[in-house]
Amino acid sequence: MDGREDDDSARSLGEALFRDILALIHSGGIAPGATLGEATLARQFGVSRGPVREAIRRLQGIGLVTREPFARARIALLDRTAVDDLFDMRVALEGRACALAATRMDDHAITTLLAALERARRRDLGDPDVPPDDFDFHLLLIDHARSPRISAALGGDLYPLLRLYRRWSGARPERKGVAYQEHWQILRAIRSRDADLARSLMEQHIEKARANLMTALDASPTSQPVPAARLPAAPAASSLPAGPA
Amino acid sequence: MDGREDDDSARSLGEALFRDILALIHSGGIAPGATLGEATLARQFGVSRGPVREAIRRLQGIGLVTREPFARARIALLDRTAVDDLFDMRVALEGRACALAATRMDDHAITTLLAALERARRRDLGDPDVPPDDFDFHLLLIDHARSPRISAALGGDLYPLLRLYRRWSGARPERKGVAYQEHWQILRAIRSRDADLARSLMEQHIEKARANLMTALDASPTSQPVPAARLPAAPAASSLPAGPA
DNA sequence: TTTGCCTTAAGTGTTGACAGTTTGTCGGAG
DNA sequence: CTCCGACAAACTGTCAACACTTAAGGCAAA
Repeated sequence: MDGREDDDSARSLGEALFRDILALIHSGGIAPGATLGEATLARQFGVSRGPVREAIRRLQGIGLVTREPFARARIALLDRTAVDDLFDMRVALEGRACALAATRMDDHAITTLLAALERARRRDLGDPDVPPDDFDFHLLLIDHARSPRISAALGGDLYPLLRLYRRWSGARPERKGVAYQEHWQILRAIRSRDADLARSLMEQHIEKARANLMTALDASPTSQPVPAARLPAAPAASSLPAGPA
Repeated sequence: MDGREDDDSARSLGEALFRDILALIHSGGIAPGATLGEATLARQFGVSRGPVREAIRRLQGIGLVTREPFARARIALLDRTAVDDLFDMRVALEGRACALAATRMDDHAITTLLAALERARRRDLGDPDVPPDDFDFHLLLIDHARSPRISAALGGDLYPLLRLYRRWSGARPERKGVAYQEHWQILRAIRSRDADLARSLMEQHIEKARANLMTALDASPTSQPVPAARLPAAPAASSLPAGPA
């Protein structure tokens, strides 16, 4: 079968492959811990090894793929340590983004977001299962923080991983109502321009999601006590010539 | 001249080229805003275009390079907006790392770090100029946070950029004494296991560094009002299928 | 039977070449 | 003199092939 799907929103094959491979892993086409070779993927997608190489490099950059110099790439196992690490980063980034949004959003944007949140809540709670959920509070809020770097790290790297983890550990729709309430509280803090409170609420909100995912991961059969993903480009402190003050 | 320098710590040419090009920019061999073509660099370093391509892709991942689908890569200009964005990310990451360190460091590590800090202070203040400064408080502290992802983002991506900005805007050795004092306060908060205080202190510390760099950038002749680096892989909120709750 | 070395195969790192796109330039029309 | 369009050069994206590394399997010796 040819898993190649044309996505014209990506101008280069490498970009498209990144999404395709991500989708392939997401759909369970590749199991966690499986080894993915460049030549194999190249044949499977009907392209050369060049673009595949770029896509894998980017997967490696996300931390989804473990790779040593000449060894073949393995997609990372998701143990508790990796999830913890992922959420540490997420708390840091989204907490800050939330505080920034409290400072930088104008009243009109807040009102609009509030209305959209309420609309989505009614729709989702109307038919609780199978919600399309294309309204994403977090992504929208991050956009309003107007920090390209944080947006890129979150939306481009962390969230695809999170979707993967949630997929593997199973979703929990019963938390949806609580999540809406927490989102509303965060937005209210932003409306009152209380950046510290907004950040604190967001951090707590994400901590709940972490605990949620943790318990789901414990109950999941795919959780395995395997060494976590080794991230690239994390030089030891002593190996760097100088650092910022 | 052949700028190629063998760095056997990198197993692949792409990795070595990443550092070499970074060093080349750092040393002023390439001016900000200059266009760097793959073929040119390949000839200059005596390798093929493949590794150069990988290195540029990684430079682009850091946000040091702007690139559109078929256009040639430009090294990003450093205007106020870019610095602001960089420091927003840094505050988020290092603040969290500091809080984590306050939780995860054991007493022995704290004592050791404290002693090393004092030792470095005496040495640096002994001869104020031309300090080797291979003791880096921030890097060490981040290591102690034991979060691979945050360490990678900070040590692998943000710090090289920061060094660049500092280089271009000029260092300010007179702040060194103050910095030591702030470092000491942060460590004291960690020793008393006050994660919130430690994070707050670290955030303030970094904010000072941001202000410092800003004024230096304003006075610097290289600061230019040019569109900042467009970061890769920051999809708009509406273009993503679903996000985390 | 077990241990060590050697052979072999798979896979990554790297290279040079080809195709499509963009950008700068030159000539001509208005 | 300015503006527009076509041509050409340069560059990026992609591909197929070669060189080198690693790991696994077999074979021989203890």
